[in-house]
Amino acid sequence: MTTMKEIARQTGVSVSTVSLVMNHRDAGRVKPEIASRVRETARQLGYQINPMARSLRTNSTRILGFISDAVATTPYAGGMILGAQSAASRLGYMLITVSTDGGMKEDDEIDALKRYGADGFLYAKMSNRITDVPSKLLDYPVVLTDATDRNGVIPSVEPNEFLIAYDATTHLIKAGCERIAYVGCSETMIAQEGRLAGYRAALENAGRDFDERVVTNVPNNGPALREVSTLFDAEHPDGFFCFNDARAWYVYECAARRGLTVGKDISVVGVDNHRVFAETLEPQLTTVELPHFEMGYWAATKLISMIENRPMNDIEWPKTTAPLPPIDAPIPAKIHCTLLEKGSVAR
Amino acid sequence: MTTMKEIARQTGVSVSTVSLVMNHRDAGRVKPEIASRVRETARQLGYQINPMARSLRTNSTRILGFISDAVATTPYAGGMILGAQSAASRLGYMLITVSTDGGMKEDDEIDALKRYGADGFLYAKMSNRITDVPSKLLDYPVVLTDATDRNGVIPSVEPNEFLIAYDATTHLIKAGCERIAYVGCSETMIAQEGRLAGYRAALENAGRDFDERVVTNVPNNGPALREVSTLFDAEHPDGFFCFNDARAWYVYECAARRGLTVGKDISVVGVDNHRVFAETLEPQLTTVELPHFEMGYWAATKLISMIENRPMNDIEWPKTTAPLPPIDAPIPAKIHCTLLEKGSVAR
DNA sequence: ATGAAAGCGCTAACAG
DNA sequence: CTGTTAGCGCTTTCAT
Repeated sequence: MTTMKEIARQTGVSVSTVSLVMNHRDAGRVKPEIASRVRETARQLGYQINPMARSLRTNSTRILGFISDAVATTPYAGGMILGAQSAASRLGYMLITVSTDGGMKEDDEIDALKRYGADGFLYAKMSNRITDVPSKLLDYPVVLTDATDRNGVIPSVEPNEFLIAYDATTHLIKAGCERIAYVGCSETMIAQEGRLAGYRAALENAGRDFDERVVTNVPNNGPALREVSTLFDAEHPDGFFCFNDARAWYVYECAARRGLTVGKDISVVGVDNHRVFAETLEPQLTTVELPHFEMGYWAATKLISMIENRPMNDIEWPKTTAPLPPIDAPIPAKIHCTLLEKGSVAR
Repeated sequence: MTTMKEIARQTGVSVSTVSLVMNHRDAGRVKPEIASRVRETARQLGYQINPMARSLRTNSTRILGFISDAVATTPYAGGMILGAQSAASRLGYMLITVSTDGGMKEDDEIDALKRYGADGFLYAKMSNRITDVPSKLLDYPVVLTDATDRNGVIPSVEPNEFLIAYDATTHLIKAGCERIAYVGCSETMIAQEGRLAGYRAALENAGRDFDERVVTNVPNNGPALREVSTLFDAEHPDGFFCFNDARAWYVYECAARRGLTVGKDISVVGVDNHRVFAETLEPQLTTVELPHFEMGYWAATKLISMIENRPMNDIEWPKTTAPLPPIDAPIPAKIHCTLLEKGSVAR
């Protein structure tokens, strides 16, 4: 492993000069010619900065802690992690992920992350809920992902449920459906509210009436199938907007039992939480994916902007890597998530 | 953040003594009475070792790199990560996870991990395949997870497909099924071979004949439904062992169209890859879960044993935390995965 | 049995 | 503009 000392020796300058150059702090402080000689030897030697040594000095590790409650039991987490990792990676940060399912004590995991010097934390829930942020986190920069702070002080990135439902419903309208049902969720979730509103807005915007008879809120298991069944026989919808793919499955089963084929006799749009339908049922089912990647991406970006204490749109993007969502504040409208700046945010 | 210096000051000893004690290297070198005074102040001050500073000296970070190819697109990864995290955490290690889907360049991620000082790597694929280990990894300790090294030199932890299929089929036999079909996978995967053998062995062990007519290997999409349909009408099986839940879904759809109810008229056991069925269809469907958690757990354990250069069964387990798979070599038989020691392993 | 001192690779004052 | 110096928190000889 090449060190600055080595570069200094080979270039015939001091380590401090090398340090300055390697950290792009050489403008007006190091003669350009020397600077470029330093860069050249660094390149030749394949120099990689030693983040450990640096953090020991600076008390900043460029490590982000990602705390999730359910990496093992849902596929959602993966997308978020990936989004966060992408943003982090582009800005020179690293992500350490811990999960608190599987019997891991949350506080212990937070301690471990702190020991390893995390500069800030992403606190992720796997579906938008009012959330208490662990007090251990409050002395660090934190951004919530797919969750809402109970006290309204921590910034969060959440799905735009209204837009998701609006677009899905509009899709069914354009596909020619006459009677569009909403198979919702009976648990009180933040998502449900926005979805219903979006569904309603899309209908009314198309000059249709909102009809309570085709709206059903089913719980997550067994008896749900009966409710969907009733809906089928009583209302004969030809389009279904489903809260998630478990509900989409009820629709499939009911259709099959009635000799109806999805994609021909009826249309279904489901919000895709698991990937099984996406893999199996295309092109019968249109799935809407929750913007997990984007949420992770923007949350990490926001977190870094807090850590480095500069505004979102001031963040300098390395030009080196592949195309990804551009970084301009605010989050582009067509991406279905929103950044909620909260009271605690300096600017 | 309390430092050793502070503890030394308050206890009236030197830092070296504190270091000795905090690293449990004090046996016979520090007077027991002093040692316990040191431990006491450390406890009072809530001392936590600074891993950065330590690694700067020792060139060992107790960081494990977990490289996955698909955290975002499958839910498998989560379980593995969690298992690896559990084992790591119990042995005082930390896991840094990177994924190479989502356009991340694998080599770049490996470089980043190396910069952060990873002591070794877990290289995970999301279904058992013959795999080339990136050459960048070969100068570090590596364990493959759910993958098999093409050159047969890297140790790996893989699912025991035979056992999985054997148990699933036996389950159907005990449930009273007379004619048990195997809905397999037509892609050449390592899993398929073991599953078919396990299915066959279970049948023969129960004194039944293996009957090719109820064995079907369907590809992953569309036309598959027709093959299952044919199987239904031509052979009338009353039990189905499905390669995964996409295939289980075909069986469900066919059953529904024939007015048959799963859990009453026919029985289905599917290997659960996604969670949707587990969440939705209980108790109609019996799912067998792949031992993702266990694979991650054992792989991390093995990796640490390699890093610290001691045998698996020599690993000291902290007694502090919740019950988890016990650590004795070999891996207990009822856990459906196997550790393959390979040529490169010292012992 | 304990402490003093050097040094891991880097950054940041401060001199020059 | 560039180099010298000190020190981040820890481990590790080497004296005592």
